[in-house]
Amino acid sequence: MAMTPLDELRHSCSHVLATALLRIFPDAKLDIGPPTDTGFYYDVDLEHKLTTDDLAKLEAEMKKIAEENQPFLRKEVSRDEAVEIIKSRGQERYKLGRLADIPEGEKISFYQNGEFMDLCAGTHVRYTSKLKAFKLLSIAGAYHRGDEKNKQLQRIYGTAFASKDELAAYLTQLEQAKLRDHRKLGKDLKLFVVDDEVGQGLILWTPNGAIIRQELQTFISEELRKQGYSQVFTPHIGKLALYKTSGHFPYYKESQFTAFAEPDAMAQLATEGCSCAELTRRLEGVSAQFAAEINQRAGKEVIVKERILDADQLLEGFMLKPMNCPHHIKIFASQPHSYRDLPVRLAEFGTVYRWEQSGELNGMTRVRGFTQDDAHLFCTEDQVAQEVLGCLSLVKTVLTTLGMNDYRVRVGLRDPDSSKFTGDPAKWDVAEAACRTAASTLGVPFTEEPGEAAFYGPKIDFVIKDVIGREWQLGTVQVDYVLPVRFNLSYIGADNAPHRPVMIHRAPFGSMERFCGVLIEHFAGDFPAWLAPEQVRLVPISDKTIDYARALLAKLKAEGLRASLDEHSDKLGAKIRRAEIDKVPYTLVIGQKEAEANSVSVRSRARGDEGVMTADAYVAKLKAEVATRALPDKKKPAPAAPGAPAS
RNA sequence: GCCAACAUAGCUCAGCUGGUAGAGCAACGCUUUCGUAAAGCGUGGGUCAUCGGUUCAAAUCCGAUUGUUGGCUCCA
Repeated sequence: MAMTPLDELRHSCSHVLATALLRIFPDAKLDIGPPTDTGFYYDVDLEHKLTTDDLAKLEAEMKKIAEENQPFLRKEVSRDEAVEIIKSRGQERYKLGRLADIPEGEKISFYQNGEFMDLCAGTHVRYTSKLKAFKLLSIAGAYHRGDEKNKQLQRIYGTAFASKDELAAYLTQLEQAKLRDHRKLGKDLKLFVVDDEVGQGLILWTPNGAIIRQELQTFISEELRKQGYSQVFTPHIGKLALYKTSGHFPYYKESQFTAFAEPDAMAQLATEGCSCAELTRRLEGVSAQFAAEINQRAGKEVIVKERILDADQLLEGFMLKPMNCPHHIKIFASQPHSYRDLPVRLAEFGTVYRWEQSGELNGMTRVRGFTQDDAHLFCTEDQVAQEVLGCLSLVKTVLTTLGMNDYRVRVGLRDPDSSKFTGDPAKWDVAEAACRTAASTLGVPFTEEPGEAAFYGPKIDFVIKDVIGREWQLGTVQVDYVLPVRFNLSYIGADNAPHRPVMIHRAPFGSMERFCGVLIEHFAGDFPAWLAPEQVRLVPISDKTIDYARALLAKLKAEGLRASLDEHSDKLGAKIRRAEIDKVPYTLVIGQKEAEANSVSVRSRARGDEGVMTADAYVAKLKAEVATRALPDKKKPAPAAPGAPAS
């Protein structure tokens, strides 16, 4: 695979970094140093714990090496010669393994610059002097070969560009990104908090954030009503039996909160001296009959013998729900359905809990409790393609309304080698074909990714890039042929015989938490009026007009607008500045002139001073902007041409 | 969970090699009544994340714990 010139430059930087590393730390054992989308890194095994001071030293040494103007020389060798070179340089710990990765018959090459020589397919720039704009950024831990069972190495991250200007621009961009980080803005704009005592990864939505979430939920609910969905509500916990049937427990045990038993049962077990291990075993156990059913259905031993217990050993318990689907399935199954009723579309903003690893938690985007804008559709096989398409168009509507156009669509297919995926392969093929077709009619480029499917069926994910370039999976649509079988769902067809429905799981936002996190960064806190926690700030020039301002505030509130009045005795400039910092979309300046004419002087955060209009005209204008969920329009309206008739 | 760094007022941060805390902004009060991004003066506010150790003395040194950040692993 040919490298781009930029990759070549960055890859060369990796080698120069390694050269510098060995000069300063001769005992360093090198692993691998590739270019990345944003720079390069090198993984190194080193007794010495690298510090930021070391980064500066390494960078200075790299500059020296660049100035030494060493040529990059390619050398092709036999496998035996390669082993000799690696051994002679004392780099056998990782490099011999890397050498073994090169398939037999492929060329083996080394690249040399100065005293340094590395096993490498290339390619490189010609001279180290070409490296003019690079910077080491951070040190991180990284497992050898990305496997947590292996030793953790020290990874040095850096970036490089063709010119110093581009490097500076990139570093500025990183700074800018920090300014719109949802964790910073969440604090500044008082949108949400996380409290140690409540727990890591558990979001407390403060009043301002709650307004945004409520508006988004209202928006979604309106769209769902248009599309024939029914709203339901279900509790936050469910019995283990439910998740044993669905297959969620205990296969995903490591990412679930621990199951808990009923208080009476716990007390009884405690008096019997039951150990925790025993309690767990009895909670996770299943009956022989149930195991046989599941194993037969799956066509393999899904339930291992150790989990099968006698009836008197089985202990029923509860768990925090990791998904809403089993609850919705039970609502569907609570009454008989005719084919005429289908599709049944059940929607809920359902809160679920997952035990994410502590190191994975991140602001609102990776949390332990979150609310999905979830829905489950139950339909006939003939309806699948159309319903999937309906779900996709809903996601697209949502993203378009919010001006989120930088996303990609990922069709997650099963990996034939993995036992994670259950169900009939023929049904999988049909479902995968339906997803592919639906994705292709969406008019958005999409990629197919084997192994990314849910265990019960293929899925279509919407992946959005945040400002730091990280990708977040938001909306998702998943086709499921498995759970209807597990829960023995049926509907009566036109032939008066029972048929198996197909389920579709979908969530246009994914989760309210993650979506809001990404949305905060998307708007950099400058929310459109319909989402802004505070839509209008009234700013009286002096307290002489405070009575008019108070009356106006009451009027705006009565009209359902979110307004506040700045009663500080600051000068106008300070009040304007405060409103700007609070990112309020509209500031109304109220002075003597306005009070006398029952008007307002409008200042838009997006467009600046917009002049004076009557209070009534402004209320009507803002209400229309909110009702249409308009995005902020940065452009000033074009002034009417002189002499042109007023429109 | 793993590697590393960090944790001082509501926020952003200062506090050198140990001698029991400071600024700006915010809040509150007074003065000012002002036309599109910062008026002036004053007041209150901190068990220096928590617990333990070293020391005559700890925000400062050491250890543990909790949390945060950057990565890694993971993400039904």
